[in-house]
Amino acid sequence: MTPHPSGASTVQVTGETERSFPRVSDDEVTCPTSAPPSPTRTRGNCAEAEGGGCGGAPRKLRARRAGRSRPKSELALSKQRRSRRKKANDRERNRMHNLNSALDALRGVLPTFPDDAKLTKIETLRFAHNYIWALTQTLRIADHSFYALESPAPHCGELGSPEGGSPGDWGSLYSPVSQAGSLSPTASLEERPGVRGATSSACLRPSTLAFSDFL
DNA sequence: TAGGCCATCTGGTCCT
DNA sequence: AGGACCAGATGGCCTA
Repeated sequence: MTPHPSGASTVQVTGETERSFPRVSDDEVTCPTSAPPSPTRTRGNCAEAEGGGCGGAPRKLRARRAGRSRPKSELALSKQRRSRRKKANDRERNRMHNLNSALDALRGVLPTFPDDAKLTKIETLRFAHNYIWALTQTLRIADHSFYALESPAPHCGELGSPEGGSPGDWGSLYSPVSQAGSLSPTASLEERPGVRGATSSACLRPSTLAFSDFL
């Protein structure tokens, strides 16, 4: 809609409820042409005519309605619907902006090179997932070496084992989602070889784990 | 030009 | 009734 000069890169991260985003024609929001009465809605026709009472609505029904609230003209109801839709659109827009703000905040916390292209939404989520996963690994390994100095360092192969260590940890880290392909801790890192990808087969040991591993 | 990403609109559903 | 959340549709921008 709004011809954004630079698209996503200009997403404004402003206050929670701030509403100074590029205007998108509140007037055309309700444009009747873009929102034809859905033919699939079973009650669509009636709903559309709800204000007017479905053409020849029974008198009883009309009377009941009239008794419940002041009867409104079709025009008034139409106006009300538009107003409600417009408000709902505003809320939805705000909601999405908040979501994007949160996503931007997340981007800000993730390690990236300054000249990196902005991570897309899906990339941000995947990268965050991997990042958390790797940090958790690091903590766990640190714990191991701290509390069990006498025992040899954990073998690499064990690191990813869901049954190892603290209960539940691995199960959650290896969530079904993460196992389902590109969300796997290493897989998605490899998706952007130029940006971050080095980890892949890296064996995460305290001595070797570095930021560069996931960058 | 096709495909990816994104913002927005919209109607449905659930909850308060 | 109204708000939050969600998913589908649509159209614009950008890049390979």
